Parts: sequence; structure tokens; C-alpha cells
Amino acid sequence: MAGKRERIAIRRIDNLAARQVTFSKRHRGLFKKAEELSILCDAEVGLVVFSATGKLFHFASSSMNRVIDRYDSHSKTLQKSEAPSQLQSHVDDSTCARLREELSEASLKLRQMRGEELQRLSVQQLQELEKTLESGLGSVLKTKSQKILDEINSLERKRMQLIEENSRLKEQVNSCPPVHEFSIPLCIFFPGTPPFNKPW
Amino acid sequence: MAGKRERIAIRRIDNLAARQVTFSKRHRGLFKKAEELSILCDAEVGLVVFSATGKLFHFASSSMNRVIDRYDSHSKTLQKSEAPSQLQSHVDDSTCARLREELSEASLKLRQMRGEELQRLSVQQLQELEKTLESGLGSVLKTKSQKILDEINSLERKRMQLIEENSRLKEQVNSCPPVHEFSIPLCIFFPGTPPFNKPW
DNA sequence: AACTATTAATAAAA
DNA sequence: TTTTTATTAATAGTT
Repeated sequence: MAGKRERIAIRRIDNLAARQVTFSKRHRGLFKKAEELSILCDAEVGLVVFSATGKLFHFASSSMNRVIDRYDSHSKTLQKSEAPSQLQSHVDDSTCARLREELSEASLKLRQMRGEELQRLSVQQLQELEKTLESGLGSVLKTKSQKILDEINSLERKRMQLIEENSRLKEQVNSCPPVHEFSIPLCIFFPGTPPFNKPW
Repeated sequence: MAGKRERIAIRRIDNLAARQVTFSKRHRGLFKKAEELSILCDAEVGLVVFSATGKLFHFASSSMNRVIDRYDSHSKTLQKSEAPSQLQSHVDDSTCARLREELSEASLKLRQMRGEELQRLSVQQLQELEKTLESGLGSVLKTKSQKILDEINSLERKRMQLIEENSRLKEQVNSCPPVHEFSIPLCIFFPGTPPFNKPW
């Protein structure tokens, strides 16, 4: 008979063999779930694992380079101007070549999404592009509507605040002592001034 | 009563809301398992996930930079024996940096055209994007229609050619001398061969 | 967000 | 390592 399983605590497994067995099982599970998430939810996923023995395992829904670039640009946006460092750069020809390739591919895709250079695409590919564009357009319209609604709501809120403040001010005005209680004369007649015949 | 659960197929969930719910559930599970693997098995793990809306999630047992560096050095080791070449490479840091920048910009634009990461765009910018997408979509539809028409025309032309050829062949057949004029015997009887009682 | 019926992952054993 | 089985863990469909 096999396995009276028990729950385990999440801390380093001391026994080497057991640790390796667990790694072998769990890393497969992890990669499976990473792939499933990327497919099911249309997410871009990059996963890198080094076993305790230094072996590399990796998965990327697109390509690891794309994921890393996107990660870099995201964190850079938030973080820092990055010390350009005088130390010799580690960029080499191949990195550069890869960048060039990816850039030219991205540019082509962009042009195609803008409706250029469609001639060499098959009907099938055009169909896919059409779907992508429609879905993108849908999201854009939705986001735009939401933003406009938000703006309207914000304006409405401000309007209500102003109306409230207005009421408060009116009340204050109403609760003001009547004008005649002031001891300052509202009108001073000088000798020779003709009397007014209209109310102010 | 809740949840008559069923197994699901691993492909993109079409319904947006369901996709987002599943993402929310599964990405937590994935990160939990990534951390557990790193702790239990003393592995170095780096995980980066971009949701379909462009939001970044990441986990690293050490630090993402360490993981990426280690990944880079590993893949370089495997990729090229890399003749270090005395000729100075003509690519320099600034070229590479510019390429990176352009690529990341192009990638962002692509994602935005696909309907991701629209939040920080203004209504004005969304409007422009909308126009671009609509125009692109128009071109795609036009090109697709043209290609389909071309295909139909081509098929029709081929059909006509075949019909023509057919006619020609029929004429030839009709103008052929009847079979019995051939001098080649259709059947040869050898002595001892029993006579056939059925027509071929 | 919370709830469960189920499926999926996996700890221990072989 | 891989398979088997008993259990725990994750989660799909609902509320």
C-alpha cells in the first residue's frame, strides 16, 4: 500500500533525497501551472528556476527576453535612472542582433495593425489580425467610455459640493443681522444735495 | 448550494470577467507554489507575470536582478562558444540602449493596440488610438475581401480553362476512329485456354 | 468575496 | 526516477 500522506510545513527539507524528490515533483507542477495561467488568462509569464544543484529550468509564454525587457521597462518606469556604469558593458553583438530582430518584428506588426503591408498575409492571418484589432478596439472604447464617465462623475461631485457650499453661504447671509442695525449711515446727505425719489 | 465543479480545457477563457476571476485566483496559487518550491527545495526562483491588463506581478526568492543575471549567464554559456574576437565589436552601449528603448516603446504600443495598458492614456490619446485601430481594421477587411475575391476569380478562371479543355477533349474523342478499326487484337487466345463466357 | 463539490497536486511508500 | 495511493490543496461554478 502507498502513501499515508500528511501535510508538511513549508521550510527547507533537510533530507537531501527527499528534497530532490520533492523538487522533481513540484517544479513540474509549478511549470504546468505557469503555462496554464498564461493560456487561460492571456497573461505573459516568465518563470526561471535553479535547482539546488544549479540546474536551470525556465518557461516563458512569449520569450524570456521579451518578458525580461518588459519587466525592466516596467520597473525602470517606477524606479531609477540607472547608473550607466563605466564598467565595460556586457552587451555584445548577439544581444544587439536579437534586439534588432525583435524591433523589426515589432515594427512590422505595428505597421500591419495600422493597415500597412498586408499583402503577404494569408486570409487566415488577416482573419486573426481582424479579431485582434476588433478586440483591441473594444477595449479602447470601453476604457474611453469609463474615463469619460469618471470625468462626468467627478464634475457632478464638484457641482454638488459647490451647491452645498452655496446653500451654506445663503444661510449665513440670511442669518446676518439686518442692515439697519449697523451704525454706519448708508447715505449721507450733504446740504444742497437733492433728495432721491427712488429706492436703491 | 455552491459549485458543481467541472474540469476545464486549457485554452483562453473568452469571457472577460471569468478570465479576470480565474487570473486572480490562479496567480495567487502560482506565486504561493513558487515560493514554496524555493523554500522547500532550496531553489532559486524568479517569476514574472503580466496580467492581460498589463499589471505586473513578480516574485524572486533572492532578487529579480540576481535571477536574471544568473539566467543570462547560463543561457550565454549554452548558446555560443563566443569567439571573443579581437576586432572591437562595432555595437556599443548607446546603440543597444537605443534599441532597447525603441523596442520597449514598440512593445507598449503593440500592447495598447491590443487593448492592454490603456489606463494611463488620456481621453484624447484613446480617441487617436481608436481612429488608428478603426482605420487599420478597415484596411484589413478590405485586403481580406480583395484576397478572397482574387481567390474566387482565380478559381473561376481555372474552372473555365478546364471546361474549355474538356470541350476540346470531347471533340477529339468524337473525331477518333471507332475502336474496332485498330489492328491490335484485344484478346489473344492460346491453345488450351478455355473460351470466356463473359464480356470484359 | 465566500462557499463547496470536484478536480488536481503531491507526500509517503514501493 | 517513476508509479501508486491516500490525502491535502487548489479551484470552477455558484451565490
